[in-house]
Amino acid sequence: MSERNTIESCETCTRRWKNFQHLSKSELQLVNENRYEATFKPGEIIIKQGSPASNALFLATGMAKNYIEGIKGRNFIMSIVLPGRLIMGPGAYVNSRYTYSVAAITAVQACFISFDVFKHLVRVNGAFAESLLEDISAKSLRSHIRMVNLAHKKMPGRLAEVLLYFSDEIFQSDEYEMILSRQELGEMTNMAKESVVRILKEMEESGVIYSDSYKIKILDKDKLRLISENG
Amino acid sequence: MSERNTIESCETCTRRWKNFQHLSKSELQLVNENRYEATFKPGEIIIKQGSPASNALFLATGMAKNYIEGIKGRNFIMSIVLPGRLIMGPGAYVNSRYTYSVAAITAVQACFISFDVFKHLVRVNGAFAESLLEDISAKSLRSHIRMVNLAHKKMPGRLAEVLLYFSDEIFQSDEYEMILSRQELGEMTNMAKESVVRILKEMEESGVIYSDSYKIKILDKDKLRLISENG
DNA sequence: AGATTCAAATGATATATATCAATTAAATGT
DNA sequence: ACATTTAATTGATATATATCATTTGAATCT
Repeated sequence: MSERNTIESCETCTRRWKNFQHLSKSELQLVNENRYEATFKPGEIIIKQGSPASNALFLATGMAKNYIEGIKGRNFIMSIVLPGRLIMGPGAYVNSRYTYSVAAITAVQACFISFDVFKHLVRVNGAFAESLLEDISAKSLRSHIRMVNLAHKKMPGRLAEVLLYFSDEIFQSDEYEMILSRQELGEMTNMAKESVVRILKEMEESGVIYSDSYKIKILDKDKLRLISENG
Repeated sequence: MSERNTIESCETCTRRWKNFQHLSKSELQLVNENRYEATFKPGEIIIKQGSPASNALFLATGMAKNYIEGIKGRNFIMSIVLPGRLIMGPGAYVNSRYTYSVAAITAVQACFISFDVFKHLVRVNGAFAESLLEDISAKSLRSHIRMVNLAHKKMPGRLAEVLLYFSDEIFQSDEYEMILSRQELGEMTNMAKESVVRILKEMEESGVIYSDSYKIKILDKDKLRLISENG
């Protein structure tokens, strides 16, 4: 975890959070002045659930997984974190504890920005407050959808949903590198890793996807959508 | 669904949302002027998932269930709505659609307040914006917890969790009226109604609770907590 | 290159839980 | 008060899914 800042400033950053557009020059400067940078190797924990929450997180480069440490050492992966996306758990406005963990999947360059700055900006800049509410609302909506998927779908539907998530929201491609292990895919879909293997195999045998340990190729997206929607 | 206003005004309402404390007299007046009242009988739908979302909802009296209409006609009950709690789905800031339904459990007197007023207040009143973020964050935290419970706990743990939710958050009592049917308890815990019956019976036989169709009495709360925590 | 570790894959089995069918009990209408 | 509908309960069975044990394969270390 290096300390050297390699990003010039928020003003010139091309991967900054899009909602910073609502800030004035001096407000953006304030953000930049309260910004801390660090790099992480694959597997390293960037945010640890339960620890005191004081900073929002942005990735400048790389990918991370956002997961809840649940019961009996089991994890539940909520989402994949990409550059430019805000990571600020509900803890910021509730109990000042991180309510989930974030771990690097690839090499990650991260920016931390103090909650205090965020909270200040919410109070003085209405457009910024609104844009933060929009961001949080979108995440909340996603989490509602995930909850129902989890509750109402059987394994093939849940796995299909996650394969589509990678295709549509993470890689914007029907062919992508599977950055999660079978174990982790299970932690995202609430199934045992062996079941992940078996259902991927079934999908491959029925011609819906190609898959090996490192790659997924969606061959019949309509059918995959059907599997996801029908549960 | 009557049109007559039976609540004088937000200024004098004793059951109003606590975050209205951050509003000035004139802002509160604005809220009151954009307030619409209606009453509902048990079972009636107050908010319908998918319909255009234009109002936040508050109950003045009564109880309601907040549920997502999921796959193949199955519902997932997210929470019980009480007077004084804000109901404003993520749709308000995302796609202007209600993302869940709300139905009256008992007779309900409801107030609707236009989203536009809320959004206006967020922009002009920083303290109000912050308090809204606090409210939404608390709900988001709860939904994270529910997600993990759902994913990691077996049936007894899930059911115990809901019995504790009623005791701790809805009735503040270890003895309460069971306002949900067995079917609905199943929709809240993601289990079949028959399984609800069976596990309630097991809990009764092991002396953890007393239960009949209308009443729950928690006899051994520590044990119930243990069941909930151990999944 | 061989040894070691770790993930993926496969098969056999156990378990949790849903579904189906039937019965009882309670609520509601006439 | 009786008939009708609806919910709760119970038991038997089917199914989805996890767990366990083992093998295969790939990556990493020395």
